[in-house]
Amino acid sequence: MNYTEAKNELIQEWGILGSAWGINKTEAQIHGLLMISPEPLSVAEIMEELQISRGNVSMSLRALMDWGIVYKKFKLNERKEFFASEKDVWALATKVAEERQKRELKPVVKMLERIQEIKDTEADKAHVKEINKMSKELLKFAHQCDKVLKRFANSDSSWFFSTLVKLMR
Amino acid sequence: MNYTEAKNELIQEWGILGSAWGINKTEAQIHGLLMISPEPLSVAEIMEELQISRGNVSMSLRALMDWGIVYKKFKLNERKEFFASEKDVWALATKVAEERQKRELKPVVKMLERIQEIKDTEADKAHVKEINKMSKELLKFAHQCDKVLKRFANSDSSWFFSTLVKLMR
DNA sequence: TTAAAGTTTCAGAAATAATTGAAATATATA
DNA sequence: TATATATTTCAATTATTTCTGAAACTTTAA
Repeated sequence: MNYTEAKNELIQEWGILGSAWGINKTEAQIHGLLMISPEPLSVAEIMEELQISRGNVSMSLRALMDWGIVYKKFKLNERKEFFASEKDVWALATKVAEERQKRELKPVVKMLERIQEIKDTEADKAHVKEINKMSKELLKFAHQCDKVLKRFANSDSSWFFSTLVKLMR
Repeated sequence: MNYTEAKNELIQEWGILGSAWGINKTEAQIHGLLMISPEPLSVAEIMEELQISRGNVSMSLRALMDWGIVYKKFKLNERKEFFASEKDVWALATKVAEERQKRELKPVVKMLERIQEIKDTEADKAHVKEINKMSKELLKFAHQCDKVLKRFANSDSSWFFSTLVKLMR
């Protein structure tokens, strides 16, 4: 295995992983590329490396910056912008978890709260009972996950895992 | 809020959540429907409720059964099949987590293991160093997550959360 | 200013993914 | 076994998402 093969494998696989998790392939690939790059890269370098258009790179970088896992960097005496990825794996994971919670889980929690009080004399009693039970349990679960995530966000990897592993032995 | 409104909101939102996580909308909606249904439903009832084709229902149910969160049920004196969802929220969450780990995380771990040994005298030293460092850290993180997930799978919700919350206070 | 260098936007094209519906297959009952 | 009922499959269609490339916009520096 030489460097180029390894790089391509990683970028490829990172793209597949992204797709499976609802993140578009190009975004994930760009992130993979930046993640293993010792230096920040320019738009032109990313285009060249992944063989994609300027517009795509521009939009994908914006999305990655919105996730909070890619940053703009400036180089002395260079007019153009460079981009670098967060490299701390724990920081990456918590950033993504927080952002997904904000974007995708919160709306569900709001929905669950909205449907907590069903006033309905018409509907089948068993149906009302079941949706009430289920939505209450989902809400409880969501709140518990929230709590754990909050702690997550303020801790570091080594602390988290070591304590968890000790606890679970 | 009456029952029908609540049901529709839940199914709708459950579909959106699914899409954001790479699960197709219809599959998620069917799951939502079964989750709040006090009785197992037939294919015809699902078609009617969600206004989708027989083929779509059939394929989606198979996918949900592959996830391990929907089961076939038989009713006495009924020729056709009925379907029901796992209703325990903790069981749901761990099933999905295990399955995603198997399907999506394992290939990444394999890739990371493959690229652990780069033999390359040609390539830029800094690049090789960076990809080595990054892939080692990702692998370490993945292994730690694996370990936690394994414990997950054999535990129950109340134990997990109560210990975690105690721990994190 | 103005020109050059760089970045963003977005309408249309291309690629992917989801869905339908009808034929093929399977299963139960008389 | 034949027939009616139920389920699965898959080619064709439809819908959605992603990507491109050129124009519009922004920034820097002469």
